Amino acid sequence: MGRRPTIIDVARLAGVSKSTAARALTDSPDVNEATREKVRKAAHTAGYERNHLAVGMRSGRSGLFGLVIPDITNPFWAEVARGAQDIVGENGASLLVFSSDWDHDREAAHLRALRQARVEGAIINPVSDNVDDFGRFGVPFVLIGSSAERFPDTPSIGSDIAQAVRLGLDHLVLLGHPTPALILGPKSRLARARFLRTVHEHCLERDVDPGALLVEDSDYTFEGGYAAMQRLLARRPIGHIAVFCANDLIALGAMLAAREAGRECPRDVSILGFDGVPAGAFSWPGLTTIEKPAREMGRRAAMALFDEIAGRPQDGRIYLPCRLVERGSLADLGAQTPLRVAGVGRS
Amino acid sequence: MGRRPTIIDVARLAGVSKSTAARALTDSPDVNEATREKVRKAAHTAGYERNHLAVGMRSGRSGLFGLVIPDITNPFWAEVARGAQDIVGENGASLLVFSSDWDHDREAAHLRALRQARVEGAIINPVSDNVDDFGRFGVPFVLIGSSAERFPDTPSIGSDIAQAVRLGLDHLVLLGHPTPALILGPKSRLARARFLRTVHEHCLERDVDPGALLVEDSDYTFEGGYAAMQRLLARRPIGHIAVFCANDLIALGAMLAAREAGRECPRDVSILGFDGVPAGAFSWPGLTTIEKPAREMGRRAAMALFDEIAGRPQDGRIYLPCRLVERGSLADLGAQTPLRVAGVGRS
DNA sequence: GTGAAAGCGCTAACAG
DNA sequence: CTGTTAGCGCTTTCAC
Repeated sequence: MGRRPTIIDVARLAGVSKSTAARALTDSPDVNEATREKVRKAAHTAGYERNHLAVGMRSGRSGLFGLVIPDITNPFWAEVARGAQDIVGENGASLLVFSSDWDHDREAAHLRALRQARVEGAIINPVSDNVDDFGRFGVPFVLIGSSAERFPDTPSIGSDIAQAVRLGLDHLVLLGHPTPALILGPKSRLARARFLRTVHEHCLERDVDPGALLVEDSDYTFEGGYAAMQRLLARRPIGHIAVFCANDLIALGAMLAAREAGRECPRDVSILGFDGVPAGAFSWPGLTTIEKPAREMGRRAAMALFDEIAGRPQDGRIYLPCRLVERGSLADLGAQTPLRVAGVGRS
Repeated sequence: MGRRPTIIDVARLAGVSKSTAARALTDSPDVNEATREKVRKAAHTAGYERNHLAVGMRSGRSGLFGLVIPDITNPFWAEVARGAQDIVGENGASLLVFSSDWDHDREAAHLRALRQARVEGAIINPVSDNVDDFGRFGVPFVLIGSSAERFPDTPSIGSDIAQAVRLGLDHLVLLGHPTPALILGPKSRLARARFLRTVHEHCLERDVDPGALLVEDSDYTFEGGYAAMQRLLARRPIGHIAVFCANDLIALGAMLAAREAGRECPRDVSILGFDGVPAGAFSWPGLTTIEKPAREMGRRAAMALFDEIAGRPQDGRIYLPCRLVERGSLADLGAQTPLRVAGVGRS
């Protein structure tokens, strides 16, 4: 259980100098194949493992990357983390993961920890302007998520909200819901404006008056969606009503509100979500939603980082397309056939 | 964007030697308060940040800890990760997170990465006997999760399945379900045996014949629970049936199967889950379940690690108690039938 | 193709 | 209280 073996131990065991041992172990071409094999064997029998701290110190490459997200417990961010983890791992490096809880101070502390760990690069969902500072330290980083749009000069990865909204709207129109109600996030959010603008454009293109749409505000929570749906149902007490929700939690809350009001989904109410959270697959009916490519976002963010480090310059923001996941929460008003209510069907 | 400032830059700027600068910055008591302030100021204006690689190299303390779990995308493990992250962060260190996907080779690779990063300690959900090797490298580690029970000689953290099963059974009995059916995991799993044994004990204590219980096997998935429940309903086509499921996914699948069979939950069917996954809160009805203390497990695992490093020896396995979360999936039969009719099974 | 030596940034003796 | 010195383990010139 004593001292871990160093390259000097290996060198001694192989009867070579430590520089030769190092060369052999780093697959340097300037070393005799027989010597290399000898060193390899010695390293193996000594149980040698390269000390990345020393390597990082000498070479400036720590083999460490950082990820700062709001909360690893949030399924969306967990997927992002997984994607980043996979790419970082494929490149022989390791990932430091931090949760900021949308807190400026925590974020600042985590960014400092990343710098002190001498990470080679970082993926950050920015909650404040801390990242401006971060850029000054010369650590390559890419931003991720919608909050990254506030930093147009920094390479970033996001989902294509405009494309997603159009996808949802097209699908709703197809099923006979040309003027869906909207339950949106708080007015303060950038994403809300983008969502609404795209809806307006889509309406205009179809010659429908955007002003005719029912809109409710919410706060991206289950409870918020529940309350907003109650208001919506009060405003439109009869007839089928279709609702396009700004996220899945809102949609799930809306679904419960409808049920408790005796309006059955999808018979009396159609609900379309946005996110692709796992819980949507287990609700009743299953939640039809637009899935953000969370894992792919994490992967692409990590790839962008490696590209940047390798000197391949990154262009600004990359928008990844979203995908429609059909489950059972939308009625097909155009069809004469009885409604299909699927509960199973996970992505 | 040039070279990051080192402690030598700080020392020069403050007009002291680098060791004095180091002492001042490490809050060593052996330094004049005025000097310390001077150095602090210099460090600040230089934009100095300690290089943890160098610190780790010199002191042997890398400030890095490792976590190897099956999948960060699994909500249970994400909670564990969060708990560990929080404690590690509170101690000024950072956490390297890896997902093994229950794969031996990936696990081995991750453990090697941890060793090479010279982590000060690791938390591992073991999938294979790789951890036996790991122990030999002198890196402190604690195991976590039910698979850790295979290594009784290593400190580990788990949830108290026996206590959880008793909690569930007590609650079911209280609500008038003295002989619930069981949907369990695969026969190969250790957890299954423990679950079943506890149920038997509980039955015996209440003078009910364990053999009278309906049992179905499943595989811990939604689809598996769905199929198992179909078989259960076929075996017991009439009357209220209560089911204690080995995990929440099974329970959610069972709920769907019941609904599709026209047996409404909780009117005709009572379903009790086990895990505490988020999706259970959004199902209809909400899933009553026994929640494993996932985050607390992560916290305690990290704490145990710090204890061990600090020389406070760890005792074997710690079992953390689970908690009943009441939502809407259990019927209270006590309303019409006398409660606590021990020994009276239905047949 | 191999060895000797320097040094990455820091902390921990050891002197003063 | 503060400065000097010696490495931690590794890679990388620079010689040979």
